[in-house]
Amino acid sequence: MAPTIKLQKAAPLKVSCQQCSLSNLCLPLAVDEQDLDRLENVIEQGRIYSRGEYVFEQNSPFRSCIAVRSGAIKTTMVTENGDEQVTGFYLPGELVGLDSLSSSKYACSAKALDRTSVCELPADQLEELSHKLPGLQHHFFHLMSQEIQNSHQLALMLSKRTAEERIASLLLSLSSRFQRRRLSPTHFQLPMARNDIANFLGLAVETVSRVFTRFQQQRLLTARGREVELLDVNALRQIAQEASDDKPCF
Amino acid sequence: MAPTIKLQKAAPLKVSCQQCSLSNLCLPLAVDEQDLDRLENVIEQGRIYSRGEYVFEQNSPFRSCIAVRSGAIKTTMVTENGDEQVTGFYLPGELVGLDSLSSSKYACSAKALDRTSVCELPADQLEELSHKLPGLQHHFFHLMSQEIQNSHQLALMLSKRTAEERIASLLLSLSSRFQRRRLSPTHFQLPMARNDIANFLGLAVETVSRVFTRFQQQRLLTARGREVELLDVNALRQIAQEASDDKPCF
DNA sequence: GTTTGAGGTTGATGTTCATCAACCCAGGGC
DNA sequence: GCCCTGGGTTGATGAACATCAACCTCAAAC
Repeated sequence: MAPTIKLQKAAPLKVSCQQCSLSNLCLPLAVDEQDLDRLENVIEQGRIYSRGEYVFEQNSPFRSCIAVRSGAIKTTMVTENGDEQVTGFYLPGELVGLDSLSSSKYACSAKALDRTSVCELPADQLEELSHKLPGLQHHFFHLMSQEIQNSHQLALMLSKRTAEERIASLLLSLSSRFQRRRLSPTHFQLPMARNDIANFLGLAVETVSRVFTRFQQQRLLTARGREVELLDVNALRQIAQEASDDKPCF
Repeated sequence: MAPTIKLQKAAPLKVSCQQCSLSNLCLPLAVDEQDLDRLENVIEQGRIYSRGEYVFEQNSPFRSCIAVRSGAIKTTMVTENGDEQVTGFYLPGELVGLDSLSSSKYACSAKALDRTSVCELPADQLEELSHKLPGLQHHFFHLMSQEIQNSHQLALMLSKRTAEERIASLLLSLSSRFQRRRLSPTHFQLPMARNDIANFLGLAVETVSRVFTRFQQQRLLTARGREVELLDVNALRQIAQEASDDKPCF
């Protein structure tokens, strides 16, 4: 209502991928300097979403893939009989919606976990552009393949790991992803609620809560609400059963 | 040893995708008639593998994607600490190895569940060819996106479904995949052992066995070893929580 | 024929985690 | 100030499934 807010919603400024601070994480990574303008011509700056807002909803027409600029997004699938599964968390520079390329509808919903801004890559131009820019085609194959691997890793966790192992893994994954974004790997805000963690990892909220307190008693971390500080990363790695030089899986 | 066997192992005949009975399930599906020869030039007929043989092994150099011609393949991932997760079962016409496009090594192992013949699509030519044939690029995006969805569905099952629901889902998935291959949807041979089912679905072998006997007591199916006959598909659908017009998920 | 071993089934017991319930805490609206 | 609500924590109980162990079956090997 207040007219001052209008600024952001009105004509979105044209994005410059070149100047974007995420250019080394996001799509520009895969595009030659001289071709960057072709990418920019296709990318549309999306809205800003406030916490809890849907970026897109499952089964609505698939319009575009979404790159997170700031904030964070969770994706969820619902089954006919109504229960919901969180399928992923996405941080700035990461691409949401690759699982929907195979159909005309979104295969999942995407919800802003925070005040979140995004860029859009329209579906119809995605294939065309990656035809023109082989580097981009390569990158998309790479990303999708990675996404398959991540999802297999998640499946492995869900079927073989204990609650503690799952949570340790998630924390380490976030940690290293923050690090790649030049943020502290040991002291950060969880973008998601306990509920989302529980759902994602196939646990009950109560279990998540209990594991967090257990980890605190063991001095592995401190947590107040969403603020987390990892105190003993190596111990967490051991629990997560990762070799210390290992790349985290999701 | 017997010289008569040599026939198959010796010079593999050049494949003709046009004449292949799987052309409406496999890659040719996505390629225009006049371009089929370009696909055929790239496809290599692979060996024939006997039950239990590896088609490729995790962490070995990624050489090619594999299309199943006959038989069946399971894929598995192992973690450093040694436990193994079956990530998928592949029937004729299906493509194995899409999760490895993102690196130079295979992300999983592929093992023949039966006497199995395959076609190979060499990694280096995959991208080139899909650049030349936009229909193929589209198809690969489609396949990979589908694979992500499948894997998410699997994750959902592993985190939310009971043993009975999981097994019913798997049986229905196989059923409909056999049907698409013009085989009976109600009477078929399971390509995999109970062990593989258990691992794939995140259960103990004993649990799988018990569920099978329970299903038999309820007259939902009969099973003798790997031979299965589904007697009440609708009941199984209800258990699996699928709407009856629903596409199975993996 | 016998042996052997992998794959499969069945039963008894144990453990992890879900569920139910109560309670706390912080923030927003009034 | 007060209430209310959503998110989080803690404790007690129960259920689904894993685990352990024994046993069966059948086919291949000898």
